[in-house]
Amino acid sequence: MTRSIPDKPAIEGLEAKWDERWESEGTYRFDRSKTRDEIFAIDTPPPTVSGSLHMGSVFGYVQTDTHARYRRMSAKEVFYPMGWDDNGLPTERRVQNYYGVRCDPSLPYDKDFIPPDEPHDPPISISRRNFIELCHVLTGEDEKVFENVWRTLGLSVDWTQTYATIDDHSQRTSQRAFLENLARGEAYSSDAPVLWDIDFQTAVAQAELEEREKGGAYHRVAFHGSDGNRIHIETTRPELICSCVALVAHPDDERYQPLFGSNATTPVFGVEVPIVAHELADPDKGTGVAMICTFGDTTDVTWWRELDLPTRAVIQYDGRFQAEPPEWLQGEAADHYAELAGLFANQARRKMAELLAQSGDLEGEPREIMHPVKFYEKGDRPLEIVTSRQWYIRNGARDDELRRELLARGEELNWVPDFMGVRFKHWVDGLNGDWLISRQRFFGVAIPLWYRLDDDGNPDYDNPIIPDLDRLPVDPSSETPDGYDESQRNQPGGFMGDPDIMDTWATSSLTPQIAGHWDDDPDLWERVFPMDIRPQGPDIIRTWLFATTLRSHLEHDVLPWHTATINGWILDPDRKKMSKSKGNVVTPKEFIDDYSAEGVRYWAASGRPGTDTALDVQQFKIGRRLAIKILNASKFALGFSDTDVGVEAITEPLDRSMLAGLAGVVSEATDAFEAYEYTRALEAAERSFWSWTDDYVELVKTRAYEGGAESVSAHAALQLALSVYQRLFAPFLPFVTEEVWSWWRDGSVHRQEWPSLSEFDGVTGDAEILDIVSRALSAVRKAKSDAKVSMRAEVDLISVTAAADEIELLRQAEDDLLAASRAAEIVYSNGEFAVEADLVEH
RNA sequence: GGGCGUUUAGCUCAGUUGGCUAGAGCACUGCCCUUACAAGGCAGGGGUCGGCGGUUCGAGUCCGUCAACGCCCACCA
Repeated sequence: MTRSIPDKPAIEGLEAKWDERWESEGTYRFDRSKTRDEIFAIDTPPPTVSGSLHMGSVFGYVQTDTHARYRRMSAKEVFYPMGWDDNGLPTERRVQNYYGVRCDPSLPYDKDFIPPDEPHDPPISISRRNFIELCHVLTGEDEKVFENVWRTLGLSVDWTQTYATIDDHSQRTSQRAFLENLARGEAYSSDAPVLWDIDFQTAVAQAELEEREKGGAYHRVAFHGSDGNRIHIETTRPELICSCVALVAHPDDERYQPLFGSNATTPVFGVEVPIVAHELADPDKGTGVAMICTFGDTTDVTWWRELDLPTRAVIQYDGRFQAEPPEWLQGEAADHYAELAGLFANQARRKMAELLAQSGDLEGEPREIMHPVKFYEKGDRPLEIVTSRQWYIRNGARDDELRRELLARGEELNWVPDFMGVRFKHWVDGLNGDWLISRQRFFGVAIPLWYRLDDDGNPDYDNPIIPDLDRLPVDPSSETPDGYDESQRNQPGGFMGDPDIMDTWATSSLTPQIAGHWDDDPDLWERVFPMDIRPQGPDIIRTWLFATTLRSHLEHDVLPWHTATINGWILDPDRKKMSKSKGNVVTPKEFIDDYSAEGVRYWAASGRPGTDTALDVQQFKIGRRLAIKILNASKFALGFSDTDVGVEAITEPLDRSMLAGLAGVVSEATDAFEAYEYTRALEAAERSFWSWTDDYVELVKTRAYEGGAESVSAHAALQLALSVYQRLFAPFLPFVTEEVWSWWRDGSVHRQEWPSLSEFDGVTGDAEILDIVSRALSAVRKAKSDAKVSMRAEVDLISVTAAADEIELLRQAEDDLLAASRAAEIVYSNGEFAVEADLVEH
């Protein structure tokens, strides 16, 4: 083809130019006529679209993109979809703040509702349907912004394969998978104590917990034994004394053995509670006796369940102590309780300390401590434990065989890097309850069930009404089950819809099924599942990776992917993990604007899997400089002849030597990519490329200008090398490589074949020639540098001392060395390698 | 309290199965407008490989131990 090379190549504008071209030409469009063994399927993480992308996401996605591009060039059809995780609490919270609204499910739908331009203060109450509509509006806008960033960054995603975790297809997939779990007995509902966020007023799962160090205080409190003795406990939660159902000590604790079987009365309230024994009581903690409350912590739940204790709960879903005194508190006890009624736990704690002091049951002053307290990871106040009906999926926590199967899946999975596998093992080993998937929220996938109401209006939870699969997705709170009339909703003898939604992980754990269309396109499904890789961050091994493995194991009895690649953290320059709460997050957009997409990609690609990487703008600059170098070197190498020269013209020893070295680089880069070590592939290409431009290109420059067969050999060698370098860099620097490829080749570089050794057949020589000539050239340069003269300064004589075989190598490229050195003559002598240059005097 | 990872030049990082004077880029110093590239090129200085102790002819590389940093897990009395 005719070459068209700009006079002043620049990287500015390349992102927009090529993104548009790739889109219009369908460069990354998935060809579904390929079969499973020809396809490389990637289970991309759907980023949460509530707020802005940060560099941590860019880091991981670029690394994945280098894989995708390498595989696409290695004769694989790449299935590379992109999802948006838009359902769930982050979106709800963003909508509340963005518009100044709150959801009140009791309100009717207002079809004329128009959201305020500015956040409304105080928040406007709107119906659930209006609220959900706003969620859709806002996530739609966020998704456009996100797609734009990904495109600017050059992700080779097939943008026709996008999904959102709240769209109908995802909802249908999620509901169907849930119903399959239900049919097999893997999903069940239970009315039991759960960890509860009092602000969001929803249950949360074990995987969403985090512990934070909080200040607290040990209160030394006296209970009263049956013979009048005082039994001391230490507690950080004295406000729960009104919920106390027992005292507990270790069965081997001789101090308390005489008390087992007897009763004590609680201070202030005078409620009689048994003194019981259990191994979980730690003789070394506090006084060795603990009070069991319903419920202060998860240990309480264990004791309550295993010791078959009564329930005396006073904390409501909103976190406040219930208004009316509970039935087990009468008379004076009820009066004391009235002082706690309506308070939050922390307020009640102070009040209770006063009451204990008044009754003489508080020994000494509370002793302040720091201790870990469980929080919902997105929450602001400590979790409480309340009893409520929730849906669960079995995860092996209470089923040893399932746990063993899941551990075996973890062993079976190819972890990159391999040490990440232990995190999965630890998580599965440590599971202490089934997976709680129901949430008392609004914007999410509904639990697709109704319940029959008996004549008293009580729901029959054990025999839910299940929709036909072809009705999915279904919203039981607005749709009517078959055989019923809407007027029977919430009426005795009628039905009620399950009011809850599923947690976002219950849907995103199905990304392979969603992206691969398990539900509605079995032909596609067979071509892409199980997928090849799952790239993701280390923080969501316990959530996304585990849950996806679980769902796939239960539904398909197979691992969802062959390999999981786990990226590292982004650290700020002080080696602190970057996070929003620390306020050190910078958005990717400004980095791309300042340093180009290639610069940002270069930095991301230089972070190895599982290795924490500092955010360093110097790396962006280096990547940008490399991209510019590729432009200029390509311009030079293509400037000699307007047509391709066949490789049979490559006859000069130096040219063949260069190609021998380059063949080695191709091997190294290919091996590295096959082992998911994209960074090593980049480094190999980069190291080779810079020495190519600095040494080889300088050495052949004169010959290339001169004409003749030797000149044509250089042209052909430059072209072959350039073609190889452009493809080696294509996975990392997609815009600039596409640009330079377009100067002299048809089609996209990203659809070319990855360089192979067969391209070097018959054109390689002795790689050591270029090495030794480069060393000699470098020595001449040093002589000029020491003399503080221009590299163009002329040399009378180069005197080389070297071993006989080295001299033999040098002679084969003697003319090139003389030309690049601007030297008139060269003489050799045997000995230790040394080069002297006699400069022409001026 | 367990576990995983990291610790190599001022900075960011490579160092494959232990083997010649430990590497790269940036930063720093000096020189050079050289017709691909001055948002460049050439050359140079700079490190007791976290500490201690082992194995070995030989250790950045293996073993033990300690420390710092990061992360994950753990029943908040």
